[in-house]
Amino acid sequence: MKNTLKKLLFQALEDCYKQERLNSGVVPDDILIEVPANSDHGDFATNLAMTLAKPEKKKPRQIAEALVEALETQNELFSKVEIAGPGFINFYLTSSSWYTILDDIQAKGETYGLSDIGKGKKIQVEFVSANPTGPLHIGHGRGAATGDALARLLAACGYDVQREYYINDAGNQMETLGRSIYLRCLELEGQTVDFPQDCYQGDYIRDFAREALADKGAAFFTDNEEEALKYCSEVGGGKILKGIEDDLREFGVTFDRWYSEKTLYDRDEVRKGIDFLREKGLAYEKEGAVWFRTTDYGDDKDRVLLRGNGVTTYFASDVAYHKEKFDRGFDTVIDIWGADHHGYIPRMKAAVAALGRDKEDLQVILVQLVNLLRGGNPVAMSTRAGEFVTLQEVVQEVGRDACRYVFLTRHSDSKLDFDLELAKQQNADNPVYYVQYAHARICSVNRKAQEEGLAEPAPAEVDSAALTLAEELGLTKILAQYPEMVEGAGRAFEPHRITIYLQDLAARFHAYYNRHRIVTEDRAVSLARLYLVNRIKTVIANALALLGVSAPEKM
RNA sequence: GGCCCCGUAGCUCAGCAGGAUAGAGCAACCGCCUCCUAAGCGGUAGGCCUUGGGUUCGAAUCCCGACGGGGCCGCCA
Repeated sequence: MKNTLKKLLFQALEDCYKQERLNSGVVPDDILIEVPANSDHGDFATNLAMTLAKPEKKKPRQIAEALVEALETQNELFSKVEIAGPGFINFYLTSSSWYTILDDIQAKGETYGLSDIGKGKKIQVEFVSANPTGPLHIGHGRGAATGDALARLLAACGYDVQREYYINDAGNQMETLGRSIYLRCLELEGQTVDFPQDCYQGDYIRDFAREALADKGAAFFTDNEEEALKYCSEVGGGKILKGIEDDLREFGVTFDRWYSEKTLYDRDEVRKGIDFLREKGLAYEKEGAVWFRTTDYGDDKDRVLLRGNGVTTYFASDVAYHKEKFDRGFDTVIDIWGADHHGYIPRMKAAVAALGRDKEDLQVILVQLVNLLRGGNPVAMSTRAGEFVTLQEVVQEVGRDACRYVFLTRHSDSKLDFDLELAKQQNADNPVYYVQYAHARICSVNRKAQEEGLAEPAPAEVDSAALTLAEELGLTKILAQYPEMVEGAGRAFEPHRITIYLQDLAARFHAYYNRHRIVTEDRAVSLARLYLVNRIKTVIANALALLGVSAPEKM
């Protein structure tokens, strides 16, 4: 709808220049068309005349008049076009032109809202990527929901999306994990063990120790420390990773690829990455370590790649990893990180620039902390002490849909309060049920209609003139906005916009439903309303699908 | 000290790549089920968009500076 308006305006502008009603000859790259906040100002408005005021050296209203005169004769789309305020041009569309949207939705069905703004570009979303040293907690859940919804959103926008989980299975945290399990084994065997603070404290470590003892027997652990440590590290890490994968699957999140950091070392990619930087003169030695001159690319200080003790840093493998990502042909790489890693962005962008890419080819999305509450009171959480609420527990308690939805109600860059009691409530206070309920209600209306002998009508059976209510037109306008909303959310990498939209759509539907009957005595009205209401159903279902949330037929 | 995020109704937050009279939910108060699902709806009330400048026809939105809150600054991951 906006695009047709733009075309008409460009045409009108050209005509004005031809007729010399305007003479600056300035043609903007784009024309802003917006939906006015106040419906008295029409369905759409443009500020075109105001932006031309300066080059044209005329009053905005004067320019607007010229434009409108060039335009008005052309189309019966409009019921009215007027100039208002400082020089806005307001467009009022006829109801019947709005209602054509319903046929569009009906024809497209599940594909309504898809676009090709991504032009098939290869884009990777890397998310969660938690170390396999313990179960996922609630904070990872937010990253998972955000990354998953973003991947779905980008796919809907016509990108070729790949979702990836990076497994940090190479650093010394894996050794720490092994030692933690090993020590618990000894403890279970009755030895007195001084369990260090920097070991993993959680109960799950004891569980693994028990399993390990059962599998290998006590002697294996008491006789050969080195072998036992290796075993604990590898087997423990493997089990934890398996658990993470299971938890994520249960949460509705899957990956195209699980990428092991260790394989980068196995293929010597980390060393090659350092050499690459050396060859480009971007790495140097100082105080026994090898540094990457990230300050050349705007970082505050240079960063160590290879430590004095000969061990590479996490950053070094990250450079190699990102090099490898781009080598795989991605046009854009998105990393989703916890906000506490934000200080890492400049050096990572520096690495991307050093690889010869545009810094913008790497997009980092930060996900802020989640405050877990129960009935308004904070739930104590400390990873260090091993006391944390796992994602699995939360999903089991509140349900997958509610959990995902809550995570996606806020911009990822603002902190989120997650109240378990609230997320469990099955009423209007809980936005996910509010929206799902709208969908279920429509399904229920369909069942009722069927009982009355009314099948869901085909487009030809519908006379949109039977839709005479302001609510019906309002709802249709919101449905018409859906594709633009999806595009905007995709462009901004902001999946939370979908939940905001859904909230609005559901609210309008509930209000409509409450005031008016869909299935009435009047057959024409009933069919038209059924038709409208089922388009709402389609859009709700499509939007929920982008969030990975189900659209139930019954509740 | 340097950097990042946040500051909008009592509370939690939207505000769509600058627009006309700033929105929603919760909490508060008052109402609505012989009727397609009350997991719902209607109404009342609630604001100096932290603050001072700047950019412009026009700023909650963009820029600079204060103030307040949070976070990050390792040869850890």
